[in-house]
Amino acid sequence: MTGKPATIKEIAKILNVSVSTVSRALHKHPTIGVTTQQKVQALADKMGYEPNQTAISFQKGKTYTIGVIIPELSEAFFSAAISAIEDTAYKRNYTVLIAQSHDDEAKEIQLVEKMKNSRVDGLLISVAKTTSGFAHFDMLKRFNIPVVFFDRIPPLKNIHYVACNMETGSIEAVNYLLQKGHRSIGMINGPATLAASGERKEGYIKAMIKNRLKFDPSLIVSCDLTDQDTRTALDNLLAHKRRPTAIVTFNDYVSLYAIKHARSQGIDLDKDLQFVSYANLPMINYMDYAPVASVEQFPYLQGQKAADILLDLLLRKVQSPDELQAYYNVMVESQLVESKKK
Amino acid sequence: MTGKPATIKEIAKILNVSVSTVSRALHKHPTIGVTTQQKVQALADKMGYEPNQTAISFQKGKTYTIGVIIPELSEAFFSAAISAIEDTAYKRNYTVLIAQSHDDEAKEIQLVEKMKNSRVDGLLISVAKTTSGFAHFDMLKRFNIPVVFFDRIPPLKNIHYVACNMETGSIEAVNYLLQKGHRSIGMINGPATLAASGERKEGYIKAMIKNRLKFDPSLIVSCDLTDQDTRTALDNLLAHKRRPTAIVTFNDYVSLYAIKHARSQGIDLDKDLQFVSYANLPMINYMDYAPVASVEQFPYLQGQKAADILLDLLLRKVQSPDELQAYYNVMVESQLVESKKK
DNA sequence: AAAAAACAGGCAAACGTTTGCGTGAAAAGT
DNA sequence: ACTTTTCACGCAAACGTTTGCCTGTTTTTT
Repeated sequence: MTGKPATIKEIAKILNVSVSTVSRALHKHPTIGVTTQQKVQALADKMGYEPNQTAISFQKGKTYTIGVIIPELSEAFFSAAISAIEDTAYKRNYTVLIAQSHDDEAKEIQLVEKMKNSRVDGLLISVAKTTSGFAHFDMLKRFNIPVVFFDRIPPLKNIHYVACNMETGSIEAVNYLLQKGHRSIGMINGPATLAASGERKEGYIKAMIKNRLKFDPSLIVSCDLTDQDTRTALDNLLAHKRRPTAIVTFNDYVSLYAIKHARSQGIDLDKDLQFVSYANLPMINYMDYAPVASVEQFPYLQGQKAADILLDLLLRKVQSPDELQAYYNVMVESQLVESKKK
Repeated sequence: MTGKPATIKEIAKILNVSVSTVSRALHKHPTIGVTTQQKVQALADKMGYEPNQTAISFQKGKTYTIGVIIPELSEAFFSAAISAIEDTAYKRNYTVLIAQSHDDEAKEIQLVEKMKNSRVDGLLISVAKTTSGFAHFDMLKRFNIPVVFFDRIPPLKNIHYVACNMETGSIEAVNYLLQKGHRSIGMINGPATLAASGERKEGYIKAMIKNRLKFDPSLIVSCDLTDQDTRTALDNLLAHKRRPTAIVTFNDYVSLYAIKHARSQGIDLDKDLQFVSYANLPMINYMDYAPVASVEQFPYLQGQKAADILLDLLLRKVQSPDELQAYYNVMVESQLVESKKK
């Protein structure tokens, strides 16, 4: 009952049967007689036998584990995604190995390598901001380890991914503001190096065109997402000849910085200037001066879908080691969510 | 270069040496001649050999993996802790297996069992709210799997843990308010069933006594942490004969609910009523009406210490399978943090 | 009643690596 | 020149489980 865990061998010896019989009995293999099956089961229970997962993993070449590599565990978006991943993996009897890249490409590469060596059955990755090479992903493909990318997708062909379609949300955001009567709408976007910036911009432009409004590029300014730079960006917009009465910002934090700055200039946030942003952090519902709406990206859903896809892939692989399979490309639609009235 | 990973065997065959030689060569074992060592290393590099972790784990009975079981991954506190755990594990070349109990005892028990079977070297646990039995932890002890509890500690003797001392923070909180001139200080505490509630209350009382003020039990009210119940609690305090001018609340959310309610009653949050709470969520720094200070519990630090202790334990075990060891009981001091000026 | 089929279980290899022990050959000691 | 030591490496077991194939016994078939 104590010390070392019971093994199939010990059970076999005590019962005077072979290990294979015990193994089969515990798996309810049909070729084992019902009486021996029961004897084995009884003794196994009594001895508190539990299969040694490492031995099984080794034997089968499968670990029933999926690896997850993300930039930063403590970010709300990712922790929600991981939570979903763990939940869905658990339901299908998989376990989850995590690691964070801290947005460092070198570390990401190391982690991929480590995950491969620890023989995870598949990998879920949200790539680091700095990642510019993709050889480590090719390597996974060579070793037949399925990968599903989520949220931050590398620019590669023939990959599985789930991402969030920013466009719908962006269009909704602009429509929302137009509908509220705003005619000059500014945008404080993120750095051009981020793909997300491009998408937001696209949405903005599309919405304008769709509504037959002229699109003024000078109403879009970029910032590096810092407090300082946000102020500058806002100042630029406020000095614009067609001073905007509403602004779409890259994310909630940028909105908050901008709002703080605007207020310090005596701008009336209820009347003169409204903000809409991305992320939909729970906290904006608690605030007095916050974006009036924010584009939700559904991290939980994204994590869930990504995990589902990966697990499907793992099942498929057992049945058919096909190479010419289709690729999952799932887009979850972002959605504008109005802040709760305070 | 493709398909199946290279193995030590293949290297051995190609080089016409034994597997043991290859193994030893790659480990730079001194009994291997320098020339063969180099030959082996060279071929291994060329073939892209990487040791099969599952085989090693199986062979050595060690996985170099630590398991982490927490109630909820998406909670800020826990995600910060996990982030720290992963960081420190990574530094020492361990990987991290996670699972969330969702505060469900039955699931927690299952998870512990699963972790044991997958042969994690050690376990880090923050126990579920509902957990009332502790047999699953005893089991780990029997199988010699070290466990370090953190944040939520079970009432057991002879365990390793790191927790946060709420008392210091509580005392600081009250002192802070007293120093600001408040003489009637209320408290909206959590449900009595939570150990944390008791600690907060203790701190409150101690601070009052230390300052030679009389302690009025009717100034402490409980709530179940919901918005609704918080309102009731606040109403009770406001109707008190010695109406408090400051209130300590169980956590930031309770403060925010209370503040919202107070404002709807026309109470001046700058003059008439001040709040201090626990948790120190980043968001309070962005808010206009927020607790003036909050007690920080350093989740990152807690996670880090817990992981450090566990890893130390794992190292020790290799050297000395001593039984009569000491138990790590680390308390990180909570600390009152003033909100940033807005 | 003999042949075929079904049943119940055993044997042994295999997964990749580590490691205690053994063994020739070369180097050192006398 | 002969024994002893050192060196460099090979042999084989072991870790726990799964699984293809074989074998002996019972049951069924005709």
